[in-house]
Amino acid sequence: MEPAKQSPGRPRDSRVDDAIHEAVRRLVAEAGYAGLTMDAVAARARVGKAAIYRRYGSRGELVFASLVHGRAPQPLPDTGSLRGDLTALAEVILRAFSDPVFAAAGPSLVAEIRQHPDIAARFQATFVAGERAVVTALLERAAARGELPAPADPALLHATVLGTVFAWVFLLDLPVTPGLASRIAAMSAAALEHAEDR
Amino acid sequence: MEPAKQSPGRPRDSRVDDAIHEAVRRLVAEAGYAGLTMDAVAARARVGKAAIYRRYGSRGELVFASLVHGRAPQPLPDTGSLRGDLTALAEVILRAFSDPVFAAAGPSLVAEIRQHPDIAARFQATFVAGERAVVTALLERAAARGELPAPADPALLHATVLGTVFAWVFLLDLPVTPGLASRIAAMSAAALEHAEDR
Amino acid sequence: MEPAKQSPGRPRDSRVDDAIHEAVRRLVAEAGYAGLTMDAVAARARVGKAAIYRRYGSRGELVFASLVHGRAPQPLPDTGSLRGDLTALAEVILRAFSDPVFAAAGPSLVAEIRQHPDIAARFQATFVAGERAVVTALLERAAARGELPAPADPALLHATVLGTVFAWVFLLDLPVTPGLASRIAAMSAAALEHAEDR
Amino acid sequence: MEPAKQSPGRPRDSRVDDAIHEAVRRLVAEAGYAGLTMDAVAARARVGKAAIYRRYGSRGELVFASLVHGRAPQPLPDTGSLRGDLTALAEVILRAFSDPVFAAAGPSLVAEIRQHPDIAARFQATFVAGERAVVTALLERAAARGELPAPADPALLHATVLGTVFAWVFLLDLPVTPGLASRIAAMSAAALEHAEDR
DNA sequence: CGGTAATCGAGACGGTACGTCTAGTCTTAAA
DNA sequence: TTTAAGACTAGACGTACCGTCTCGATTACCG
Repeated sequence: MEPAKQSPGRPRDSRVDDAIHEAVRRLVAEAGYAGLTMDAVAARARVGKAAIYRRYGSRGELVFASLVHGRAPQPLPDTGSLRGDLTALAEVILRAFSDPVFAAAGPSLVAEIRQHPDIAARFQATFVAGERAVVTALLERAAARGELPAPADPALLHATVLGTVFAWVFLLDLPVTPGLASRIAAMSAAALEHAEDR
Repeated sequence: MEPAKQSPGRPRDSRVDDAIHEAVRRLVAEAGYAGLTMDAVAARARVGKAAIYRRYGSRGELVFASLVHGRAPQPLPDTGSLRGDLTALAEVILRAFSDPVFAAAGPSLVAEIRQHPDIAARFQATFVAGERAVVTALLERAAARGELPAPADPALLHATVLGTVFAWVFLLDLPVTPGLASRIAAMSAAALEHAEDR
Repeated sequence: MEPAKQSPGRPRDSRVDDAIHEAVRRLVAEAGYAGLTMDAVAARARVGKAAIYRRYGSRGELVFASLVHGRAPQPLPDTGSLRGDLTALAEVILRAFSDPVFAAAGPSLVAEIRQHPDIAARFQATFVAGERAVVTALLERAAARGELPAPADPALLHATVLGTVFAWVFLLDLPVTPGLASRIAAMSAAALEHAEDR
Repeated sequence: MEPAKQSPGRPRDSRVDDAIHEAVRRLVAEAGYAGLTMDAVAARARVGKAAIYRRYGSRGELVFASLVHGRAPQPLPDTGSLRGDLTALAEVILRAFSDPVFAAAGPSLVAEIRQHPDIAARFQATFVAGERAVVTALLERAAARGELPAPADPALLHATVLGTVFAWVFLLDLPVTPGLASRIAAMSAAALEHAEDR
């Protein structure tokens, strides 16, 4: 069994990757998404533009890789109750949206992803699928606890929690208060716990 | 007291306004938001670029005016029940997001609005405020009917319905089925109807 | 009979043409042909690159237009003798090659012209044809004076005078002395005056 | 005294040299001087770029070495007459300029040489000096034969023959006919044979 | 025979110019 | 003052090239 065979030629320099990602984050923070030009990234990272395009085929891929990738959602801890689990979920999403870099780039990032089908596919395959798995696990734990009177659709719950936070922050531009996550969680929990009445 | 004094010189041609809006919609439908360049709009509308900039100060204003403005949400009919009113609300939002033009431009439009504070302010003042008034009226009717065990936050309900639809369509890229609006409404209704348990 | 009908839209700004030509000449003088980048021309002329490309399809066309065009050779004065006319011709060519700007760009300009067939055609049609006409007129005057024992090929004479100067300056890199033109003229004159011996 | 001491390490592979020169010639013939990029040469020669830069410090040096070097002009045979010797000289130059590779690269090569003073110096020291020696020898034979009524300047003769051919081929773009060399030679010979009249 | 040192192909690196495209402004003649 | 047309500046885009550097692998000589 051979070790991962190295392709010939000079290998990619990982310091370049780091410099690029760092430059993207700094530029978004300083100048917003509009200031995130490829030239600016190259200049800030002290890197040739070719080094960027060798890695990412477009600005969208670069931003996606720098701001989304690697953020694969990790499994949430079992807090012992549906409501607790939902609060934890809402808090994770809220915290991600509150990252100043992501807050500045968020909607533009979504727009960029939507424009490029291949990036959209990767977004679905990594981030969305990962988060859906978290939601599914959360619902399974609740079912095991007997908290669910009826089976619930993980997709709808996912859309509810993620979308409510997105709308609150990016569409309605409302202030993020400490109790917000638990209020959103309470809403979802109540709906799930009384899903039998139609 | 005189009637609205007519300014000197040639008056604006209202057919130009229509041609511009029509061109914007057609271009978004055909070429996506990326194809919506000012030159393309001018060429398609057979209008000079100056005629566009005389009306809208920037691309953002044009897009906002063409795709959002005039869509001031009209009051929902009283269906007689909270659940019915919520379904109607979800359906209105869902229908707006299903307009092919808006579906193609949606996230880019949100991004564009977010980049320009003055447009964002107008967006809040017209569209968001109007929709919030609709949600508030809906909740007041429900309270009058005695369907609400506790006072509800219109902002949170607004974020829930609007955000869930947004996430379903634009973030999770899930298919829009006929029963979707009522499922979302059921979720919200259950939460509102059992808001007393915490 | 109508006056030259003006095309619609804003007309080209002749100050832009001047600024571009001036920038080309200054840049060649300061930084040589290698420093003559399109960006540098645009920056120096305080002109957008589009304004340059609107006028000239390539760097070659720009340089050709700035350094060659308009230099259509004017008819030489009749000095009264073949040898005098040839000296005047050689002096004109020598003076053109001694222009510091042209001296710096000369061979590169020839190379550029040769790479683009359409520019080469224009070069032939304007500059070469004009100079050939001058040579032909010179020979006709000499024939009328009875200085030519046999008809001479204007093309060969043209190649001899032009080529000798070119080689002296650009290939052999020899110093340009005051008597050079008359030495070259004497060479050509002797050949023409004794063309009968084969 | 030892034979050329071999430096330590792996010796240069002479097949690499050949492959590089061959690639240069083929590329110029196929794609013109513009297609002669270092990457293309390396790819065509199936050689690393470092192998090229180890031998030649720049593109200019490579081109100079591939297209000019080694063409050191060899002494012309004594044809027995000034006119014959001049015809032979013109024919050699004409043949060199008719080599398809050189014909495609000629003016660009001259331009490249002119841009780099060190290469220009080598060009003067090898090619120009060699050819001037040939011209000088030619004139000395003519003087010994008594064909020259007055001493002639080798530089001027050199410029005349070389320049006339250059202008004919590269500036005036005239067709190369079989009799061209002898016509150019006749012109120079007549001038030299009647140099006494001023 | 094992070590040293320069070579080899391959290809990533920083930097820079290219020619195109876009946003937003300005300038013309005509209405 | 409006209109259509289109030129204007400024600057980002993605590609291509140059000359350098960095890999692992190879190939000679030297000890």
